[in-house]
Amino acid sequence: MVDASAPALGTSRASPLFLREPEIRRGIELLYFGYTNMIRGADAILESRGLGRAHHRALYFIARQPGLAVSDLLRLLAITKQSLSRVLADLMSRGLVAQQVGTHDRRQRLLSLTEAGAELEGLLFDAVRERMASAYAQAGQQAVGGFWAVLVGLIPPQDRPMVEELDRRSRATFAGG
Amino acid sequence: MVDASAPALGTSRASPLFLREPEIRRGIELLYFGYTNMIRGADAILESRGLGRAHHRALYFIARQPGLAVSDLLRLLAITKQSLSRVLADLMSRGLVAQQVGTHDRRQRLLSLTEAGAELEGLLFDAVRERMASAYAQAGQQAVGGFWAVLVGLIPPQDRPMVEELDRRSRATFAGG
DNA sequence: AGAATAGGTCAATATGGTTGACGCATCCGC
DNA sequence: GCGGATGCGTCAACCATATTGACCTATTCT
Repeated sequence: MVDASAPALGTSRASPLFLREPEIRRGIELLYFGYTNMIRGADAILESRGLGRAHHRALYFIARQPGLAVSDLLRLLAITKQSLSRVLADLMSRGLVAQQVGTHDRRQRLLSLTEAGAELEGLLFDAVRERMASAYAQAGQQAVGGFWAVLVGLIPPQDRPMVEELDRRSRATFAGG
Repeated sequence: MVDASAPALGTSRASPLFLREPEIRRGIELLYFGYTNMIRGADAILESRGLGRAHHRALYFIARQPGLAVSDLLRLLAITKQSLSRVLADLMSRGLVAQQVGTHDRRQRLLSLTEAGAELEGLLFDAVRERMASAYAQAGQQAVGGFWAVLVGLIPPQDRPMVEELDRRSRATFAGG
């Protein structure tokens, strides 16, 4: 049983203060509330279209990596293909997402947004961006670096290349294109 | 439609670099993956007990604010009472959570963990703490401050007192008790 | 040729959320 | 003290999103 007045389990007496239980709990709670409020930003738009958060996640990553294969999207979302297939079928039947047979590997189905899909994703992104930009601006540039650093540390090392790849592409786009 | 090569919508030419689209998208993605991986830490324990994440959230906040009323928990979780009642009924039937009639207001049901509930919450907390502490340690103390600052900025101002109250209590406990 | 891979689909099930409508006990203001 | 408001519980129907397991086709790799 955990006694809140005792040193946290697994931390030695020499642990820095910022690794003690109140600081850990604060991180857990802020991450929970921060994440929750970030995604709430797009809910009204989704609801007006009869879509859910699962559709949003798919739209987001397809927008982020146009031409990605279904298997890539499955790795990003970490769900089963049966679960994704329903979402993807919805999005395609509404003309928001298009498929194209892979060039190198004709078994692949490369996903991209249609014009209507890009428009919707833009609306959804704006809603989320508004909140994130406000949080960034309130906290300041240096805080943003710390925000990223802690979150990267939460991602299992083997998954980091996948996440960093998203970023690498967008920076190339914005710098060069 | 959103053109990734144009300045982001809603940002003026004078916006700081850290508010531009790639930086915003990086924040969205790291928050998504960071949150996801944090909560995954407890899933194995929950599954072995036949509980879900909703039970975990309830246990967490009851552990954090022993004696809180059902309405307080509803505000923290931001779900309907019908949804919470199923979870709470589960936890009480398993002897993990106990209710006590409110002292000042006898309509209230004040929630607390039983000994078994506290033991389970301790196990779950340890699983999550392990990941959070590792992320903190990798990023460093200064980064943790930035992490908190951005996340606080994501929480609507009217909800911040609720979140800060959680923290205030635990710091009092650790400092004085 | 045969195994492995990418993708799709059918079916059953679980979790956790919603709205809406009630009922009961208790508290508060007049 | 009465009446409305509040705190909590509950029944019912429904919805969104996830799961496991089985099986299929097309394509690629060895």
